[in-house]
Amino acid sequence: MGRVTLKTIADTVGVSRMTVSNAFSRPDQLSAQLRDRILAVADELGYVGPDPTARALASGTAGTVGLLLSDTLTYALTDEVAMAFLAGIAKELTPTGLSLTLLSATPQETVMPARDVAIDGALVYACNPDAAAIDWLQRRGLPLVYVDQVPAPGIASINIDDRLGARAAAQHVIDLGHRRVAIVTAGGEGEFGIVTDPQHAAIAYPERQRLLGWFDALDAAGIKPIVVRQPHADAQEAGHTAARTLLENRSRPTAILCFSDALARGVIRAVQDAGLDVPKDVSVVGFDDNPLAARTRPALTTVRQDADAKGRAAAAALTAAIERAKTHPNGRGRHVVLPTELVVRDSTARPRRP
Amino acid sequence: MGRVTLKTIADTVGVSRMTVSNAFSRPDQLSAQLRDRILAVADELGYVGPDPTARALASGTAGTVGLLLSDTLTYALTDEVAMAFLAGIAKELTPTGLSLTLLSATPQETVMPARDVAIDGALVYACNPDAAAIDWLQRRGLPLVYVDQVPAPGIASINIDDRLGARAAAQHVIDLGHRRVAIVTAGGEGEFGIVTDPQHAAIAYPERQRLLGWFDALDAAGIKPIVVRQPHADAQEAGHTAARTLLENRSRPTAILCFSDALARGVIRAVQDAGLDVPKDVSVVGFDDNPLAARTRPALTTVRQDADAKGRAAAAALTAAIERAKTHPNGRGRHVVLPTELVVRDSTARPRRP
DNA sequence: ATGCGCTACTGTACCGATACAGAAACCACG
DNA sequence: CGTGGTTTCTGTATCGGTACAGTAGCGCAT
Repeated sequence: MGRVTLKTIADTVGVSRMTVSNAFSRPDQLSAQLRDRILAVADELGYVGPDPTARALASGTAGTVGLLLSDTLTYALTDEVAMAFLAGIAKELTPTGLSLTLLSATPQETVMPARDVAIDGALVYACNPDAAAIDWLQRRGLPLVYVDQVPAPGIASINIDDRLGARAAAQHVIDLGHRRVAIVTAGGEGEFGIVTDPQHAAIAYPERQRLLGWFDALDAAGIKPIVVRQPHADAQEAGHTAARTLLENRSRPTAILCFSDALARGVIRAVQDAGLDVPKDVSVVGFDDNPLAARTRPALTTVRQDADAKGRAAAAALTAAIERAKTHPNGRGRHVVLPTELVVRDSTARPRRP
Repeated sequence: MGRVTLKTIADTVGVSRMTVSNAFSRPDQLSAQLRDRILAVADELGYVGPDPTARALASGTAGTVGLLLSDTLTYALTDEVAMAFLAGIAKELTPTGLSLTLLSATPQETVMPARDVAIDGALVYACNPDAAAIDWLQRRGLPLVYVDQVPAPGIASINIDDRLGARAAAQHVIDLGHRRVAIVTAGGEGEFGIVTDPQHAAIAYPERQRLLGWFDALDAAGIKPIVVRQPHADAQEAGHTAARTLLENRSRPTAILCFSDALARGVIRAVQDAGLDVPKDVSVVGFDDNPLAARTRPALTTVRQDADAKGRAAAAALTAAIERAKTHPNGRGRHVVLPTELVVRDSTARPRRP
């Protein structure tokens, strides 16, 4: 005997297939008592409910949205800020009943999730803008929201004010009197080690923006920072390595601006390991306001972003885009920029000799 | 003009629809030159590839597997150990081309992801075993793998040796000479505060197993611990609160065994805030070997589990189960228990007065 | 008796693919 | 030239639902 479908139930109860479908999906279309009878029979026959796949095909909605993640998902999933972002998405999505499907941007031999998985729309998060996966999503005509990504005309985007935040961080150390300033950043591509033209590489949008912000303030103060870039495998290790490079430099910086709090923690450890004090000898500023930042000793001065809010905003924008796509084919997405805020804690101070 | 489908292309090229389908999905079924011609036309017409939904219906595979998470996804996503687990899954899944769909176990008004989302199989992770969502997954006849969940006959499961690990942790403090021992645990349900019958509540499997392990050793040594349970919203806060309760107790414990490293960190802070020293006045043991454990000051003695390996094992078991389901309808899953290992660091020492 | 508006249910036509059996063409070989 | 084996392509029957228009029956005002 084959599988139980709407038809099996319809035949058993003696009604049309359509009526059974309605019993499950549109209860208002039939009398309560018939519905109960149908549901009872369905239960008895071991029917689980309309097959999601078939329903998706017929109704044109998959009930899930994609989250396109850089490279292997692996990196994104080890970062606490990304986690808060994910949690924000989940929070916003749950009441809508949509699920979240993680899509890897790296192509496999035969399958390419961005092309081959059924979704109603997608979030593109911190991906290489050239990724083929983004192309596929666009060609499929799916509602999209870019997050931490170069805003593209017509496509909704959520960003944080990386540039202003970075600017504030740099201005803060300048105001404290620092003149020898270094920047420690991390990225997937570009040169590593001490880099001379940091803006040159094909770097991700947030990194580019933060660099712009730091330089906004430093340039204005006539300060030329040393920039060290590391691949961001293990951020703390990366920070540690970068800081060692800087401390060996003949003109040791008195302030170090970091791309992330995780990096900053590594930097602080390296400074301490070198027998120096944070903030007395070296001031360190992070970015993100990772939950750890407040607990680190010394508590980390950093630029706060609300990753949870970013996730919620992204999910909200996506559900809106999906909704809009149903009625109004070529709606254009709005660009949202969430604020950042400098949080001064204990890892920054006036330099010993200004 | 409607949407571009296989038929559109077939008509344009002048071949059958089936041939176009083969051009995309089974290249070996037609000559290379015809295939190229079809692909060229498809591209020209803006065809993106076979519709995933339709393909799923016709072929019977969705290309994605579910991960059923407790309650709101939110909790699971804020925990670092869970993140390592997720990363492990992602790592193992990526080469198979399967995507991962996050399924919330909490029912919405109309939608119930476990019932309504198209998936080829699912992982059930640290869920309340009574959750209706698990029922739905089973009734759908999907290949399942339970992770950190009571093993059920016939269903593949991945667990870690919680009990042995906890036992080793307790034995360690006993061997150091501690007699006044407390346990700080966290759970979704059950009584909170100082609990008299910790095994009584409807608690999750890992918590139950760890309690059993701690008591294995403590009972044998004739030690009766104080047990404090907290809801696990913010683990560090929970640990802090729990520890304060314990420190106020007239017979202050000299060793505290914790359900997780996050909890342990909160406990350590509370002990330090009370002007006491870890480990001189109070020894603290965690669980998980969270990446933070080694970096905490003092470095945390804990029980290591390899969450990444757990994720990989779970994903491997699931893909195996899916594969098996195709050929061998009622295969039974194997139960796997991964090892745990006590890692002694600096947060434990002999008590001041044994 | 007629017409109108409801509610409750039915029938048909897709949704966009894949599976599988089979036909046509081609090739080699005795 | 017949035979068997490939390769290449086609036709039809699903996969399991939903949309939408339509019909029957019924109460009620006219």
